[in-house]
Amino acid sequence: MALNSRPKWDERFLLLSLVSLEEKMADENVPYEESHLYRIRHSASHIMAQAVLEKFPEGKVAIGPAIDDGFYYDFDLPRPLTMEDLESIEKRMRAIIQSKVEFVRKDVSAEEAKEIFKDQPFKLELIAGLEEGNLDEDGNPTDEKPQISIYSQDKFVDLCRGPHVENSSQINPQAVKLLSVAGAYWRGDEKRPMLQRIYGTAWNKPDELKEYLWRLEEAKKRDHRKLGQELDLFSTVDEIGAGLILWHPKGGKIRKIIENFWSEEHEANGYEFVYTPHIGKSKLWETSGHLGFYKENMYSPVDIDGQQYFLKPMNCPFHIHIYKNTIRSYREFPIRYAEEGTVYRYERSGVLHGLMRVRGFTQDDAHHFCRPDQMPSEIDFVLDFSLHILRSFGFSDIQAYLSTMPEKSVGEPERWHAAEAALEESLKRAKVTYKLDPGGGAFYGPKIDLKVSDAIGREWQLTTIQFDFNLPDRFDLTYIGEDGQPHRPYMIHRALLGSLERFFGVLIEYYAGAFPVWLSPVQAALIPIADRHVDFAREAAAKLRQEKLRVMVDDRSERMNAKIRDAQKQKIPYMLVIGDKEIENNQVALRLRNGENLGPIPISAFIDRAKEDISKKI
RNA sequence: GCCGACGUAGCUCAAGCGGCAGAGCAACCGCCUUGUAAGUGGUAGGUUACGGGUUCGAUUCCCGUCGUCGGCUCCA
Repeated sequence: MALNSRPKWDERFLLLSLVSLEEKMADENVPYEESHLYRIRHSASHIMAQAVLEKFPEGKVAIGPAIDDGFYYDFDLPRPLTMEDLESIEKRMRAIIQSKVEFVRKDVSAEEAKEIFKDQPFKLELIAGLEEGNLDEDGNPTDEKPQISIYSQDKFVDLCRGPHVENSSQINPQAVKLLSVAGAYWRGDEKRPMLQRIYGTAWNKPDELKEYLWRLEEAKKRDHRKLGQELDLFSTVDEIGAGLILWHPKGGKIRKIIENFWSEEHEANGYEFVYTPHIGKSKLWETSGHLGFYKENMYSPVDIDGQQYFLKPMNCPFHIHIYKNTIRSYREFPIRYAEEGTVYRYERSGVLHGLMRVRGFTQDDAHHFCRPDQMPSEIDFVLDFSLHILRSFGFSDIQAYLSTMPEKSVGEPERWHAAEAALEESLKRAKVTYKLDPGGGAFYGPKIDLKVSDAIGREWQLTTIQFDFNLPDRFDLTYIGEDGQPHRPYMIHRALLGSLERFFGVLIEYYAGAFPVWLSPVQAALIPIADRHVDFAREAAAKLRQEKLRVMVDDRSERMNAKIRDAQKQKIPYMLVIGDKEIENNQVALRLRNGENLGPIPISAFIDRAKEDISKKI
């Protein structure tokens, strides 16, 4: 991008404008699945399959749906595809589109379908599922017994429910592009064959494709891994190990601010802070059930005096032992223990991802203990509190999920359903939109998850609020009730920010590194124009530091333009330019990182402005 | 873990079909003393991720390991 075409908008709004782009593209008042764009993409995937089969006649086709921003199709091919293959496939697709092929639907019987697809084992498997009436043509569970239909265009025929465009002339060949090849398991099952998936995208018009590709480029710029390097926030290093994060001073500063805010808010809301060790004996993890249910995610034990100790993958057993340390009365409830607990979990090498998915991370964990009758209000409280904290960081677009009883679970179904209802009630009361995730709960209880999206629209779970029917039993937790008898308390696990690592990653992407002032590691760069202005800049910096502002003086023997450029690249919120005029009037010339030049103002006026921005968390 | 791609200076990237490894930025030493996004000259910087193998010779070819990236599966 040319230097003087630099966008002037505040980058933090970029994400929002990108989201609205997607809405703009959608047909008015029509669900995506019924939109014209969806047909274009789905049809493009069939055309791609045709082009691939022409190139590899012995290839086997699996499924090829339209997805959010495009489409994909899975194939079993004799050799791995290269980027050159993609180019030639794309070229062939354009030719097919331009030959104006018709898409023809035909309902067929299972027998006819089996004959048509006799050389396509994946299709035969799908047909068998359709025949059984429990799976649709994408292999997803369904209630009704669907009509088997096929779509054909040119020489290609596919098992498909549709809908498609009527004719490929409705697809603009210049608005279609293949993006990447990746491995994907047949039916998403890692025990089944690995297929090759080609991802592509298609739009109504070439301009929309161009805009989408631009958007992908922009998304790359706000990738937290790239910004982590550029802004000197964190790193990982081969010598230490994969998925283990080094927080650099600037990232550490931000973490510290987050932690301080977190502590104040928790203290003000009835939480008590606890600290617990990083390892515990194998017996502890047997009692908790982790060695039974979670062993794959735990690291090998260390031997201490002939006893096995495990690194903790969770903090709960430790908090529970604090609870158990004395006899509890119903009068004490609710008890809320909070800890920034660092846990270690084995994650398979292929899933590691920057700060978002790591092997050692710090959860902002808490465990609530209460009487059964307090449960609804306790859920209300923790949900409200969570939303309050997330919104304090500027996250407005929060998606909630309610996960219910999985197949493998402990506890009576009645308790599950009561707990699920309590969670749902809280969601309704808090007026958050939520989706159901049936069967998505932990084995020990239902949960609410709160997620926010990263730069390229991937959702990341931050908050999780989980009921636990398991641990109070396993550890035999009790309290003495009004009746003088022991009772079993209810227990909630919750991680609010989730993990500090992931939260930081999401925060970086959300703001594209241009953090709100209160979070910025350096809030102001003082920029003396010439060396003779450095002393004044240092004095001004001292004043600002006394006001608890984080500032740096750029006293390099560089031109002002270079200093501004560097401060700008570091996304420092305020640049204070100091020259002869400013010194004469005891002022600083304020420039904002959005490029706005506000001119000279008294230092005291800058302090007021900065403090106001900080208190407003903008 | 699986499929594919990749690993060259602090960063971003060249080159090398097996024969002395190169640029910009950053760093360091100077000069310039600057008015809202890169002033200028010089210096230094590398066991080409690591370990083996083939070879007169490997950074290049082969094997393995580690790591990174895009997905899949799995999760904060």
